[in-house]
Amino acid sequence: MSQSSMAVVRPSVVVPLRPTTVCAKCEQRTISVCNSIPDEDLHRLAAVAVNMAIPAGQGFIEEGDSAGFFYNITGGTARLFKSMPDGRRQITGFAAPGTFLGLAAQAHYGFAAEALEPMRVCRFSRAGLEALMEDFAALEHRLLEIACSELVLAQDHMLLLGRKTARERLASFLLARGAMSSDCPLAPRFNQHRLVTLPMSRADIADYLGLTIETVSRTLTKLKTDRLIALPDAHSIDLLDPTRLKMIADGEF
Amino acid sequence: MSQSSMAVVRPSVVVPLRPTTVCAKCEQRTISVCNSIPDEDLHRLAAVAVNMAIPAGQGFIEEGDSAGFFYNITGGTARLFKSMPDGRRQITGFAAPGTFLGLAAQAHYGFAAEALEPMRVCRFSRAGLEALMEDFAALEHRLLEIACSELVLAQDHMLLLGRKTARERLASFLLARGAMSSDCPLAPRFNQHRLVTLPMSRADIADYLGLTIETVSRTLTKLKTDRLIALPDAHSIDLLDPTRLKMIADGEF
DNA sequence: CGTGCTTTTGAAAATCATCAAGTATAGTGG
DNA sequence: CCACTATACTTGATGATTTTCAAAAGCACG
Repeated sequence: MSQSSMAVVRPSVVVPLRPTTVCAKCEQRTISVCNSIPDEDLHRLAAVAVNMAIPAGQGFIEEGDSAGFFYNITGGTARLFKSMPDGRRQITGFAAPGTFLGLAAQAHYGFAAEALEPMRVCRFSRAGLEALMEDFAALEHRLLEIACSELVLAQDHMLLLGRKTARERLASFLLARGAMSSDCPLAPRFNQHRLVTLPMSRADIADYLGLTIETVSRTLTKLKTDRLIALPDAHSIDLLDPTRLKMIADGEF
Repeated sequence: MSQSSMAVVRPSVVVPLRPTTVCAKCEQRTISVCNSIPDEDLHRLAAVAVNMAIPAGQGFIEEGDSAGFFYNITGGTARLFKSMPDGRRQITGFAAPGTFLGLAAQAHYGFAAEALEPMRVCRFSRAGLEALMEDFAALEHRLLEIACSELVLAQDHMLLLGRKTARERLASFLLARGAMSSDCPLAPRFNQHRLVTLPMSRADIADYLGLTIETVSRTLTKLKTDRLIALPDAHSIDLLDPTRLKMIADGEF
């Protein structure tokens, strides 16, 4: 797709990782792939890794580019998407800290990734990590687990895109966001897990749910007038009735 | 979802595989997971496998059931799908001979599988195959490859479901079917790879493409009047202009 | 405190779904 | 082998959800 991936990745900070110091302390280690490598071998992981800062809005994986790297997100959120020549876009997921990126690729990436907010990522050379898999079966095992759980999410999303109404899509999305913030040990726990913050724009939500911005906005205001959610501001949503939202999301009502 | 998976699986023939004889001769071996196990160890694979015949229309994986097995298709085609309580259905894929099934599951299957035609499958106990992965890294490696390529397909399908028009969906579907029959070394090669046979009904196509039966039918007749395809009969489609179909599928024209 | 972008809201248009027949096709039994 | 029935597919008319086009309101940033 793009002639040069260098045009896309212009990290403001690139830090080659030094053995055992950085990785062992990484706060993402407990939840990421890296925990499949024992402490004493972390230097081998660090040897194929580079920690990078990515400014908000910047792309760091371009659809169609040669898939030379894997990424592990250590800070910030990314949108992952596929595009059509005329600009239509389908966001296939949002990637939070701890997410491993790059499995959905053959020789070339099948998707693009852009920073929603300022990000930090660990970038692994593909060849390097694949070599590591030969010595650490646990690493490959973990990647298979990750791929399988992404497959489950992908199928859920296909059901949403192919068969759910706009209202059901929004309900599903908000609940998934709510579950996400309550699950993540690092995220702040809000009152009753009900306040959801959305780091992405309405355009991103629309492209994720297969709708238009206007339909997303209209559907949210409808959910508000139905007293199912409250909208303190455009990027905060209070799930007033998670039970009924769940029923809507599942198409039962 | 279902109380008992036994109610679903009523194979007419169950053949416990005997060491080295069956697997080594299996015509699917060259293209399936099984080729990651060396010939001399095939008895260990056979020890956790059962070959089963499944009559047309019968389900053999039920969404929500405990994920006790993996499957490898050796004959016939299956539809894989997710359902909503009110009966809405999203087919996530069609599985041809050589396909490995069961990765998109955690403790429970996230999808269901039914035979489109009379099928033969090799059923592996999950625990058994997972134990084998510990001894044969190549097996786990192959499964990761499979999971990754399914992830790519899943993302392609999300773009289709979220952003493509009915016409674009049908064009994409027909071309994918065409590519499939020309790729598979076992499938008969038709003139110029242009004649596609569809083992599934219009309802299945509709549920795969996120449309209704009527829209599928109407869109196909429109493609026919546009001289892009011919319809010798309802389940055979001749791709008269693959180039233009490709452009339509990609949204360029 | 503008200026520009995002979000919301409104009106009109379109694609696709639903409802409803009608026509093939396939499988069954006489 | 042929009628008969059931199912699958096609076609038509209508309708609804969602999109498109358009503009106002709200926020954020300089």
